[in-house]
Amino acid sequence: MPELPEVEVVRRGLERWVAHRSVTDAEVLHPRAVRRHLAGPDDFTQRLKGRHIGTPSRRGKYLWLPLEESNESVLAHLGMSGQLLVQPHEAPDEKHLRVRIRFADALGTELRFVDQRTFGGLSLHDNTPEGLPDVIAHISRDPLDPLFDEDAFHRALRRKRTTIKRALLDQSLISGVGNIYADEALWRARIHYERPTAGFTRPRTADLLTHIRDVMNEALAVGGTSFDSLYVNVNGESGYFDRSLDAYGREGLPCRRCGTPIRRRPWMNRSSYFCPKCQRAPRAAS
DNA sequence: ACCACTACCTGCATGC
DNA sequence: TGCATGCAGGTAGTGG
Repeated sequence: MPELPEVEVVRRGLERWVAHRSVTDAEVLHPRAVRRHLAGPDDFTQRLKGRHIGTPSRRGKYLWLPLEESNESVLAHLGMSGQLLVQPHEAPDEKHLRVRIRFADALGTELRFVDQRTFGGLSLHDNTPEGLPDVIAHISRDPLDPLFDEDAFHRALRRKRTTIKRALLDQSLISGVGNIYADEALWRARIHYERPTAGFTRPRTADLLTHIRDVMNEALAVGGTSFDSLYVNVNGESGYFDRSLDAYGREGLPCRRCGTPIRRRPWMNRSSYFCPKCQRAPRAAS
């Protein structure tokens, strides 16, 4: 379940192992993995040949490899189970290998996109004047971006007629937050996931953002969260933050603050984990 | 215009 | 043992 910290770990790996290499060949083993590339798999591979990779960038859960000497990028989204791996040529193909990219140098490694559930994918796009792939122009800056507009985020919360967890997962309001870090930040801020955003005060918004940034930075420091081993860095290694989770996946276990058993509630075809004592449900709307 | 819900996909755990 | 069901969940598109 790659969210911002996990994607950033991958971005850093690509910066170290893939940046400034030139592509000799790309191979699409499953067309669904490039479905966002509307011109099709053949166009994707043809246009990648001979191109030079720049410094990888990221916004929220999206990352992209700029192609030097042009205004295009290879956009990547890991979906729920996507992996970008730097592997030796001789490593056997992974069961769910979807795309392979080979390079011109003698380093002996290739870039592989592996994705069990194929919710993620790669695609090639023109950049906006800001250097962002055009198809993700609607994605908001993320809370670790120095240019994240905290005031605009607060005003958006006040304007919306929705609840806080929905808002946190709305990538056009704030990006990079998924189900795990939403539950973790709400637990830290002692806010129930169904609290309406319209009543948020400026201090409450600021406090929640501080907790979001804290939990993400702590996860980043230990290589991200690997809840079910599907998430790995470019070298195939798992992170350790799952050991530090306070709410997510802890149904029935004591809240680390007050000892009350953590509850799980079905929510939007997934789950919300929360402490029923620390995170009081809002009064039902009349 | 805004908000909420669902399809998409596969592997694993669980229940009968 | 084998089959069915539920669950994991980010995003874009649809329906209200």
